[in-house]
Order: sequence, then structure tokens, then C-alpha cells
Amino acid sequence: MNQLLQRVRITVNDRIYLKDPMTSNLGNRILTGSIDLICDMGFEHFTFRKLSQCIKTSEASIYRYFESKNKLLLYLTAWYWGWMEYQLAFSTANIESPTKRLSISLRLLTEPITRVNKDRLLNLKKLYQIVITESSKSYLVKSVDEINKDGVYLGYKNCVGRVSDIVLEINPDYPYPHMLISTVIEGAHHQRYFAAHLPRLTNTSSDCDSVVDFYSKMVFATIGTEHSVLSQLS
Amino acid sequence: MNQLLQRVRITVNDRIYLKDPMTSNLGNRILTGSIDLICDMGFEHFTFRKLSQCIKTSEASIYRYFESKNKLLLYLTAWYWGWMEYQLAFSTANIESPTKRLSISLRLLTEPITRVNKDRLLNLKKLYQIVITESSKSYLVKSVDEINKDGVYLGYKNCVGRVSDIVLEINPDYPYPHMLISTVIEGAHHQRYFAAHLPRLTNTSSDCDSVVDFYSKMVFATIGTEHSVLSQLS
DNA sequence: CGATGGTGATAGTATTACTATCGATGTTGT
DNA sequence: ACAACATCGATAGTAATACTATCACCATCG
Repeated sequence: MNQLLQRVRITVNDRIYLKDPMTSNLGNRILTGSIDLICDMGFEHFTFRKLSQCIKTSEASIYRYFESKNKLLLYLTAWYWGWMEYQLAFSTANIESPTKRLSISLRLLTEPITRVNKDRLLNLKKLYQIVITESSKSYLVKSVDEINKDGVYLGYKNCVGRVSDIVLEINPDYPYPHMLISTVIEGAHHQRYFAAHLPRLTNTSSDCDSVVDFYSKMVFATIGTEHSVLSQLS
Repeated sequence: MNQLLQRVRITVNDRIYLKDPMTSNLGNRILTGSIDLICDMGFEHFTFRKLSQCIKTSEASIYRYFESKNKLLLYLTAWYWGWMEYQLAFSTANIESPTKRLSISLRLLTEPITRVNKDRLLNLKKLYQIVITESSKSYLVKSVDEINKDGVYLGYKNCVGRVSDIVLEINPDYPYPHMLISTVIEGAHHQRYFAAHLPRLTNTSSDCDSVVDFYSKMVFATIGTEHSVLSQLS
């Protein structure tokens, strides 16, 4: 990743927060602190009280930024998908072959993030862990439909839409591009979790990243493209 | 489904409960009442207090059966997977062709349950809703590894293992059978949820059940079998 | 008839998820 | 330099949640 990317500002839907946490010192401490805490203790044990003690502020001050811990989780995941959308756009820019663009996109969506990214505001590695383990809790709630009206999930939808469009470039007749890509995204997160905690639900291989390999092959086989095309790329 | 199936008793790992809820009147009320309540208000708003008022008992009495509401959710999902394992075994018994057995299994795993099943103890339709929306919350918790030691997720693992074995019968060299099947299971649940709440993440078609169609074709394409075989079966 | 197990009723505790208020400290425009 | 304003910390308080503990009642079973 280059220096330019590090300076790009990811914007998050302003209906998620009460006060933009990116614009103040306390706001940044809330974000970085919450990533550390949620990653370490899990979202169910994470509270604003614990966060306030961790970043040396008061509970009430945190509530000035986010109306609930659910909104804070929503913010973190929305930021992640905004970041991912940018990665997808940047990494596939100026590449002619749709097959190659799809392959790059699938890799981005399924490979683990290992870079800690300390010079940036947010710890990407920990954020990725949170996305794997906790992000489904941000939409598997009774209030989805209400939250969804505010356009909170647009980043995720844009990622799915963007990659689906590449699928349609390759095979305009494929009927389920959105299903395919959302299956890949959710599936990849689940496989990472299973590998760590419920290994009988997945398969690992020592020589390559089996998750990337599995989903790449799955997608190309499903939309009806030769495997040989894929192997040229890797 | 026939009468025999209705009389088969699904057993659940006895480490999940303190007292077997299947063996008493109150226990059955707890199960049926919790399915109704969790389905209606969502797991996060479900409490033992509300359940006790709903089924006319005391909070303390419910705690004699389950040590927490998480264990109760675990019980419901474990029951579901026990039931599904039985369905898989029964529906594929005495069928020679592995391709046909795989096709049947995939249909079972991905098609919606619409039968209310009132003569049975548990409302299957509502239980299916709970599995779709809430079941991931039973394992996406900090205590997974601890819970997992008690063999609580065996039903799920057995379902994945059983169908994976059929995949290997068809293509013994396929390297990722568990990944493939767990992707199908989780994916199908997600697609049902997306279709209801976040439709831009999925695709629907009016003439057939697109979820069943999508995942069946995906699996056969991925493991390298002709599509024509599939179409013979449906 | 007495022991046992299942149940109902009540009470109590620590924690959580907030809301409200108030005063101190900067920061900005004029 | 000063008023106006936003920001923050500190404290207090509330309703609900997730339990735990105790005790008395009642049916059943040997």
C-alpha cells in the first residue's frame, strides 16, 4: 500500500454518530480504544463504562459521540466497508481484463488483513477481527429495517454491487451475482472464524491460503469460466 | 413427512441444560414459549422474565432448566441440527446415486421450512426463523472454545460432515468439502435474511426458489460435475 | 406416612444502558 | 480583551437485566 492510500479519508454515513469521532482527539480515542476492547473482550462484554476507564474519560462523554454501543459497532463496520470499497476501486483501476479484476477483488475480500497499520488512525488487523466476529451482530437485530433506511449498510452493498458488476461483465447471463458475492464475503469471514474455533467445519491447507483459493475457484467455476484462466493470474 | 418421523425423538447434548426440558410439562412450555418469544421479539429483547410471564411460571423455575438464555438458544439450535441430521439420513437412505443424495441434501439444507408442525412439540417454522436470525449468536461469543469442549456443536458438525462425505464420494480429490458445505449452510440462512431485510445483497427470481437453485448449481459446478446431471434430478 | 422432587413466590444483588445536570476549560470571532 | 460557544469531566440517578437464594407448597411414591 502506498502513502497516498494512507492519506485518503474514509467517510462514514453521518446518521451513525451524534458527533463525528474523526474530528476530535477524544473521538479518535473512542475509536481506537473501542477497537482494542471489542477485539479483546468481545462485543457482548464491551461496555461504555469500561471504554471510558480505558481511554480516561467519562461514560457521558462517549454518549455525546454515539447514542449506543450498537451504533459504535455500526460505525466501525461501516468504516471497514468504506475502506474496502476504496481498496476494491483502487486495486482494479486501469485493469482491462474483467477476469483479472474479479480475481483481484476476490482476493481482497477473502484474504486476511495482517497489517497493523499503526501510522493510520485505526488498527486494521484488529478491525478485521471485529468484522469477522462481531459484524453480523450489527444487522442481525430487530431494528434492521429501521437502521437500513438511514443508508447505514451502503458501504457493504456497494462492495457487493461493485464485484457483482464484474461478474456480469464476464458472464452477462449469470442470474445470481449478488448472492454469489455476498456468499463469498460472509463465507470467508465464517471460515476464518471456524478455522480458529470450530475447525471441523472448515478445511485448511498448509501450502496456500485455502480460503482465498477455495472462494476464487468456487466463483469462477460457478459463473462458468475456465479454471485455466484463474491459474494464469495467480 | 410421515407419521414415523413425527415420533422420532431428537436428543440434545445433556450438557446444555440443567434439567431435561423434554421430560416435563413446564419444560415443554419453556421450549415452545421461548420459540414464540424469540421469534417475535428477537433474542436481544428476549428475557427469562418475559418468558416466565408468557408461560405463567416464575423466573426462578426457568433457571432450573437452563443456566442462561444463551444456553436456551444453544438448546434450540442443537435440537434443530439434531433434527436436520435425522432428515438428511432419512431422506438419503437407500439411494444409490451419490449425485442424487447430494442434490437431496442440498435441497434440505437450503430450502425454507414452511410447515408449522403443530402436532409436534416444537414449531418448526418459527424455529427455522430463529436459526436464520439468531443461531450465529450462539457461537460468535467469547466462550466458544469452552462451550465447544462440551460437544455442543456436534449436530451442526455432523450435518456438515455427512454432506461433505457425499461430496467426496462424487469427487474424492476435492480439497475443501467442509468449507463448501458450511458455506452453503450459512450462506443459505444469510440469503433468506437478506431477501427479507437487505434485498440489495441478494437476487430473487419469481419462478423458482433461487436460493436452492443457486447453491445447488454452485456446489455441482465447484466440485466439477456436469450441470446436466443436476437438471435430471429436479 | 414420611421422604423426595418439582414448582411458585418473593426478595435481593451486581451490572448495564442509558439520561440529566453542572461547572471548568478552552477557542473563536469581534 | 472579552463575550459567546463548544467541549469535556464529574457526579448522580433510573429502569431494566441477569442472575442467586430462600422458603413453603403439593403431588407422588415407596
